[in-house]
Amino acid sequence: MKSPEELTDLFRATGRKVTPQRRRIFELLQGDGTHPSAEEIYRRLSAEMATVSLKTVYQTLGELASMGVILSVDVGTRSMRFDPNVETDHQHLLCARCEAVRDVVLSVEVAPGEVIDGYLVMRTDVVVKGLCPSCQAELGEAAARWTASGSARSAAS
Amino acid sequence: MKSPEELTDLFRATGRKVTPQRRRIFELLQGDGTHPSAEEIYRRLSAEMATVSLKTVYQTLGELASMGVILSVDVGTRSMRFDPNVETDHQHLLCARCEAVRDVVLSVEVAPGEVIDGYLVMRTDVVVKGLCPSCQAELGEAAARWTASGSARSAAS
DNA sequence: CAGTATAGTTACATTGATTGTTGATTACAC
DNA sequence: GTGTAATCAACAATCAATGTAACTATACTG
Ligand SMILES: [Mn+2]
Ligand SMILES: [Mn+2]
Ligand SMILES: [Zn+2]
Ligand SMILES: [Zn+2]
Repeated sequence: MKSPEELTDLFRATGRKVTPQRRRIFELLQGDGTHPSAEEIYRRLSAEMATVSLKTVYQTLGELASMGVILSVDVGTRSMRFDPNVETDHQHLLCARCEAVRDVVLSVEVAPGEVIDGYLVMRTDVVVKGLCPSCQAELGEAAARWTASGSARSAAS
Repeated sequence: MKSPEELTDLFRATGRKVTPQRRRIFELLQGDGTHPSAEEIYRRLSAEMATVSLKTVYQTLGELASMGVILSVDVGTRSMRFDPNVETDHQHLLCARCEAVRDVVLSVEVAPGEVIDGYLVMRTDVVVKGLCPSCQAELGEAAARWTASGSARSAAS
């Protein structure tokens, strides 16, 4: 992701103002690999700025996403997750238990521009659903059972 | 998917009743490769049975899904899509314009049971987003531009 | 065939993430 | 400094999906 300084310039250059809350959001996103939700950003931000509104967070994240500075990622949890990693083409690991999301680089066999089964491909998104290390540890014995039968019923994303 | 007859037996064997609306839902799903939403099933069904309620459709689809007879698939459109194809392990093509969903068989490089990056894998879902043949035809010239810039901004599923 | 448990219907209400609205207040940027 | 944006607060609205409740209808069993 661009640095907070670059973003400041970019925002001003495009007629947007850089407020303290926006600057803090830039900083919070910097190098964050946890794919936070809007609510999570809000939670972290309101720890420091008691008066921020959730609305402002949504607005700023939406703006960043529409500028291509961050990605909004849908991994099938009900809420969108935001991803500052726009440099590296990657896919996602999702923990089925705690909903932690982590980057993973996988070679995808379908590239944009290709035609497959008549479809002109734009992008391919892969979500690998499993149990993160800490959830495996917490479940111990039961982890294997979880992955086998567990809540692995629904398909896709 | 199991045949309507098999489903009838299965329902009765598990203490469920087989009503005309349920039987029709079984039949509508049979061999349907379009991955209809609950609303779509409801639309089709109410064309024949004026009094069906959406509630009943949701209920029956939910029951079928929890019995493993069909899959409920989340491809990132806001609504769940239902899939009678539980026999073949497969992935999905999604049209970014009309939201048509089609099966596609892709070899996935991450198998359940494997551990990748510390995650114990349960399942891998791939959604290939692109333009379906008819949308390409309708867009003509503009199709290529659509896939390039178009609404390809958000990631995953 | 009749009794009973199950399902369907209708009409709401609710959930949860997100977006929209309004109006008043604050403060960034030139 | 001035004007334009952004923020805030307090709501309302969305949309898919689920829940509730009361009543009716009917599928299955014996
Ligand atoms: Mn990522
Ligand atoms: Mn399918
Ligand atoms: Zn976890
Ligand atoms: Zn299409």
